[in-house]
Amino acid sequence: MEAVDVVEHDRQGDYGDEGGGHAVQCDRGPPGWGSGGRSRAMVASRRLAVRRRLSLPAMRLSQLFFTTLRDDPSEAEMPSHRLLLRAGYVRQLGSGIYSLLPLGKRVNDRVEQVIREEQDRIGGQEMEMPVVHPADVWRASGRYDAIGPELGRFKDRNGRDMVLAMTHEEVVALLLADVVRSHRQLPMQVYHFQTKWRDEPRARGGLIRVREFVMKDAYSCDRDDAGLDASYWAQHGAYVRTFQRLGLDTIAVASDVGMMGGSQAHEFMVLNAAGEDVLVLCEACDYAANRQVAVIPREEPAAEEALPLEEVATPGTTTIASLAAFLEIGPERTAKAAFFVTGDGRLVTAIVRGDLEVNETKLVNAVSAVGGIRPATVEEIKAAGMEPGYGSPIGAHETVVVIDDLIARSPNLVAGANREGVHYRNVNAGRDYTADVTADLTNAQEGDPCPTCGAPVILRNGIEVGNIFKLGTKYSDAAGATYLGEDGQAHPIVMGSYGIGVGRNTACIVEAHHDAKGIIWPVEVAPYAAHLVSIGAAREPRVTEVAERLHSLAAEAGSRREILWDDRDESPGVKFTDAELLGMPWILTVSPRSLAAGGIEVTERATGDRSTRPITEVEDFLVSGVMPERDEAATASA
RNA sequence: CGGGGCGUGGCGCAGUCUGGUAGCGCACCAGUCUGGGGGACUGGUGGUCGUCGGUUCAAAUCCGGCCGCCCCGACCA
Repeated sequence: MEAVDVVEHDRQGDYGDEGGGHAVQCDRGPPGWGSGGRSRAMVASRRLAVRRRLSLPAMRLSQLFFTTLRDDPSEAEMPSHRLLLRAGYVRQLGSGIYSLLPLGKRVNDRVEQVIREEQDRIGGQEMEMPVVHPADVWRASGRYDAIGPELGRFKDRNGRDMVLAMTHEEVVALLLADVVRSHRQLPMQVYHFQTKWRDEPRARGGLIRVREFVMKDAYSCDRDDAGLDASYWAQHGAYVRTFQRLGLDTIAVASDVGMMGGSQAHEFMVLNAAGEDVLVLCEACDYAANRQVAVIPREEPAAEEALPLEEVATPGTTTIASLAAFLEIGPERTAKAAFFVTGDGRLVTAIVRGDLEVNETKLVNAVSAVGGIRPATVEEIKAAGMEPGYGSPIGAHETVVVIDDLIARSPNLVAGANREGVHYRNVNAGRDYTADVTADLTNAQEGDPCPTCGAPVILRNGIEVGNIFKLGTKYSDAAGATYLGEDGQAHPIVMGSYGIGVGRNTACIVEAHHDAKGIIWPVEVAPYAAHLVSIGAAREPRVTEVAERLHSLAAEAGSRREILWDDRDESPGVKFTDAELLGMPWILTVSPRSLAAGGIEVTERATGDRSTRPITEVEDFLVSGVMPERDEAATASA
C-alpha cells in the first residue's frame, strides 16, 4: 500500500515528468513482467523497484536533499573529508559514523557497482549475510575471545550474547558446511556488500577510518591449496581492474595476516601522506611490502671472540643515543630493550640492536600474543627485576625474552645492567642471558637494502583500500565445512577472504581527484554525468525551455546519462562555484549568451576545457552516453 | 588507553584571562534591484553558550564531575 502511494506521488508535483516516465516504462517492461494477473500492489512495488534502480536519472538541485557549505567545517582536515562534507555528500553522526546524503549514496552505489561487476566477472556470486550474529558462532572459531573490544557485543532480550559482525568468515563457513557436499560444487566464490561494525580505538580522517562501514567481502572455497592459489590470484586480478576503473593507483604489497589468520596476504594500497600504513618500496625492482612484514637483509656482524662481561658506569644514559655518545661507540654496538605486555598478561622483553626499531607486528607474531601487546609500565618492568633506561634480560625473571635474529649473531654488545647508571660491555646473547624466542623483529628503515635486489628502499605512507587473504582451513575446520572428494573421503574446504571498503574507496577517490575548487569525479563513479547550469532564465525564456528539455530527456527511458540541473534562483557565481565543488565530469551551461553563441557551453571539469556545442549534440550525449569530439568550428565564438 | 586541542544559531568564529544577562561574517526568510564567477540594499527568523552540580546579588565567563568531537601515538577495509 505504501508503495502505491509513492507511485501516486510521482504523478504530481515537481517530479511529474520523471515519475510518470518510469511508470510508463515499466508498464511496457520486459515480456512477462507486466501486470497480467498480478495485484495492483505487486505492480506498484515492481515500479518502485525499477524507479529505485534508476534512482532519479535527472534531479533538480532545488529539490535535492543537500546543502553546500561555504566554510570548511573545523573538524575536517583531509581533502576528502572536507570536500565531501562541504559539497553535501556526507554528514557525521558520531565519531567514525556517517550518513550518506543522496549524492553520497549515489557515489557509493557506483563504487559498489564497479566492484560487483569485477567480482561477477571472476565468477563471484552475490549473496547477503546478517549483521548480527549469535556469539556462539564466534566462540566456535575462537575469535570471540581472541578479539578485543573492537568486536561489538551486546545481549538480546533473552540475555543471549550477540555480536555485531566485523567480518563474515564464520557465517560463510557455516553456510558451506550446510550447502557444500561434493567436490563437484567446488571451486566456488561468494561475496556480499554488508555493513561492518569495528569499534576502532580511534576513528580518523573522515571516511578513511570509520567504525561503521560497508565492505565488499568475498570468500573463495576450494578443494585444495592449488585451488586456493588460483582463486587468490583471480581476486588479485579483479582488484587490479576494480581499482583501475575507480581511478585509484594502487600498489599490492605483501602483508601481515593479522586477526584473519592464514598463510599469505596482500594489501592494495593507495599512496597518501595521511595513510596509516608504512610501505617499504623499491624503485629499482618492484619489491613492495607492508613494513609489518618486510624482512631486511642485514649486513652480517663481524666475527669476534666473545670477551668477558665487564661492568661500566654510564650515568645519565637512558637513551641509546646518549649511551653511544658517552661510550664513543656506534649505536649498532648496543642492544636495546623494549618492554611490552601481551593481551594475556605476559611481560615481553624485546631486544634489538641499538640502531634499529622494534616492529610490534613482528613481535606479536613472534610470541603469538593473544589480544595484541601494549607498552609495559615502569612498575611492570621493575617487578621483573629490570631497570627502565638500563634494562636487559640479564638477571631478569618472569619475562619472555625475544631477541632479533641479528642480536643472536652480534657479539660483544653494550647492554643494560638493570641498575641505574650502569651498563655491561661484551654482552653475548646465549652466554649472558637466554632467549625464549629468536626472530626477525626489526623495522625496515629508509635506505635499507631491498630484500630482492639490494638497492636502497624507500618508505611511503599508504591507505589500504582492499586486501586478499589465504585463510586455509581455519574457519572450515571450526565449522565442520567439508566436502567429499573423488576419493570418497571428507576434506576441509580451503578458504580465502577478500575485502574492499566501499566508503574508504570513495574517500580515496576524492583524495586522488580534486583541486582547489572541489571534487573532480572520474566518470565511472560520478553521481551524475553532467551538471546543468541554467543562467538568465528571467531574461530569456528559451533558457528554461532548453534546460527543461535536457532534463526530461535525461529522465527518459533509454538515456544513458544522468544529469543534475541547478534550477535554483541563484547568481551565476554561486552556481558555477557549487558545480565545481560538486564535481560532475561535465558542466553544461545554458544561458542567453550560450544560446546566442549557438547552443550550450560544455565544460570538462577535469581540464577546464570549454566549448559551445549545438543543443542536438548535448542531447545526443544524454542519449548515447558519448560526448562528441569537440568541433573547432562550433567553438570559435566561445 | 596515553598526550594535545576544542565545545557559543546551519557553517566559520569573537566574547572566557579581568563575572553584569550574547555578538560578528556567511547561510536562511520576505521584498526591491541585479544577472557569466560565492552581487547590492532594506527588513526579518534563529542560540536554555555541550551537560549536571557548586561559588556568587549576578556565570558563556570562576570551581568540580560527566558527555561529545578533532589531532598525535598502539589496531584494520
